[in-house]
Amino acid sequence: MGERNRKITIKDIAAEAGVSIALVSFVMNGKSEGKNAYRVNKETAERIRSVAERLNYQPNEAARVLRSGKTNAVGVIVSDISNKFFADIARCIEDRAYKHKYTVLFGSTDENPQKLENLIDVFRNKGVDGLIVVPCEGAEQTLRKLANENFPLVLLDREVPGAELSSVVLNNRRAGYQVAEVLVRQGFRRIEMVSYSMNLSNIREREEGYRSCMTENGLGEYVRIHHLRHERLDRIVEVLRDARSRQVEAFVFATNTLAMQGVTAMFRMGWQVPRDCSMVCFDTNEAFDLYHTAAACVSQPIERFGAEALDLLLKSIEHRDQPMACTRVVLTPEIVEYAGAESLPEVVSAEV
Amino acid sequence: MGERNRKITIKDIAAEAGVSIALVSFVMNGKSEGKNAYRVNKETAERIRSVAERLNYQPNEAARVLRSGKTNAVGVIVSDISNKFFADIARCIEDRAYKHKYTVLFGSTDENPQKLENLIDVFRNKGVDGLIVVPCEGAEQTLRKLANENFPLVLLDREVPGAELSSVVLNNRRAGYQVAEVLVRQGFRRIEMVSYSMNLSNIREREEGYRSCMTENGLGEYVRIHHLRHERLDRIVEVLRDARSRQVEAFVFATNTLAMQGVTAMFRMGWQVPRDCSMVCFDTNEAFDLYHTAAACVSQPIERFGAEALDLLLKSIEHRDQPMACTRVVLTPEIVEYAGAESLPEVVSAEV
DNA sequence: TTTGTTTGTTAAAACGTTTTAATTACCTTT
DNA sequence: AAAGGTAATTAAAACGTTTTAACAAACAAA
Repeated sequence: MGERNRKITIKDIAAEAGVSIALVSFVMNGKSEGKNAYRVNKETAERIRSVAERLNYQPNEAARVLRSGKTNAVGVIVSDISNKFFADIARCIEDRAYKHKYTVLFGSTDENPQKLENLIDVFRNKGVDGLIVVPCEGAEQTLRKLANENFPLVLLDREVPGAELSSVVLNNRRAGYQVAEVLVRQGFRRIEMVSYSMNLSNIREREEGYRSCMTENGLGEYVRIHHLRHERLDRIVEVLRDARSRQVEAFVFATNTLAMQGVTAMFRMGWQVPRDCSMVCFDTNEAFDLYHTAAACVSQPIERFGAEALDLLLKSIEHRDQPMACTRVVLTPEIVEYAGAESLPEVVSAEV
Repeated sequence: MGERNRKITIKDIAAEAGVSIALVSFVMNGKSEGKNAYRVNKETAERIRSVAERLNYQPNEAARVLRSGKTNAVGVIVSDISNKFFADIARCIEDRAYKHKYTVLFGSTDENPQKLENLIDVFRNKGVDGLIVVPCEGAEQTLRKLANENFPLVLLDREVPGAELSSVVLNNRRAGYQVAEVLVRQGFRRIEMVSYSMNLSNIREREEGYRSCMTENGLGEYVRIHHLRHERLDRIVEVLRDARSRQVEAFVFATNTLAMQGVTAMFRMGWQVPRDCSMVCFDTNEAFDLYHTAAACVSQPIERFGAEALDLLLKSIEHRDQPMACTRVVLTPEIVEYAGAESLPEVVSAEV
């Protein structure tokens, strides 16, 4: 009572148990058991443990980090943590990290390479043991440098071409192909794609997928990809208007944001989807799902994104000394196909 | 080159600049200027600064924390970080914290008080300077204890009744009243509410709002609140069926999750919203917005939630010594009213 | 000259761990 | 009884800061 409620340290425990602080440390870290152990008397160990328990000892992280150089924290840097796709992944990473006694720091770049660099600096100062990063355009240099320093790093969602970096990505080519194929199978021919002008690996591959689906189905002449700058999404209205003037029948949207913007624009202009114009998109979405707005969408295996990325990172942290192996994990997309809006299930409630 | 790329410390700078480490510390912390300064020679200070710059000195956080006891990190614990409402708030907090040179740790409780307690322990061990918490049912004890220790704490979204804790919440009563009022004004009479059985302040107040709106409009006889357990949301189907059998015309959903589940269920049963049944809900939502599913919704001032909570917390951290003032910030909801679905703007694209 | 004041600088302690190397105590062997 | 081995324990250094108290030098006032 008199002492103010000062934090309990290893020293207090040592005093209370009548041993040295070294012994306490050994016991608390389980160094008293196992292969290359420190030989601590069974009873002493038990005594120490019980004192620690009784005083509710909580080791001081800062001291531990200072001494050992390990923080048991990792950083996760995405484009925008409030974007559902990334928020979901973040949640998975958080849960999984927690099980491994790791904590996670989150940051958003807004696709700005300068912000990315800042965040990396801040996180490294905080001493994170490793980073999971969604690279943005213009960040290649920064990331390569990081990897050269042998700093544990895993890329997520997108890759950096020409760099030997570990990554977890979707098979975007295949996803693009298959989702476009749904439209083709439904008989559409004039199918165009709405995409970003940013040079990101995932986007580019989605475009490739669409393109090869079209050519392989003899629709090469209709291939057309519209590139929007992400800070000028309002331009989408012009793109759509122009497309309609060319009797375009369906669109492939390269991301969920683009799809939502696109459909919103169409509604504003009075088009109904899919009545007037069909579409497919990447990522699922309550709105499109509920109202069968999309003919199909690419469902990404969120949990696996998180799990694989974290596992890869932890492995990479564990082997920091080794010359850094580079692993690529490519996940398989699932295509969710919706029945047309006209065939919405009309299951009227049975009884009453 | 020979030295391996060891991290630059304050010692290296001192050596390089030919001064003591104390002086370097003074300069790096700006203690050389201002009111109660440490009087460092202008030129010396400049020299130190330039050396630090040249060697790209990055202070070691762990050491700083160990010595000063301040981490410049705060924890944010919500129900589910992948929920759009919380993800948006998290993003605001993150941005704002960053400007104040703070980093943020996130955690999700899944409405489980045990998880909350664990997270609090973990975050405190990590040494966070303070916490922003969305309290869940059953966490009252834990939170009160925390506050008793004079630990900086701000509640978000919900309050803990009977405890003197700082908080940032919506005027949920008013929101409930006003959003229900929209339905009343549209001529509906049999209006029921779908809510959670959890005992949370925000939920209870929303119910109060609905209730008083109804009674004040002479509809007291129709008041009916359905309480669902959040792990048994599938029960919503029965609730809706039952309601339909009583000719209920419209629903007030207490949260976005409930609304989404509810509408999905209605669609499954073949009802169209709002053709067969009208509804209002809390929080905006792309789906309901796009298709005018909701007659109205409560729009919460996300950015203010984040900003007020963080500001309050930082203030509380700054004055840790004082006996802890308790501030309540009550934010005003905005009601967004949609025109009926039948009057969707049919502005066909002008030219072409 | 002495005394006091201001300015600039530094030595050293402290924060709470982890880990190495040394030490003690107690058995076995000879 | 001496030597060697093993089991258990500990003293002390190190990690990189911040901050206090002391010190030296220069100058001003007596």
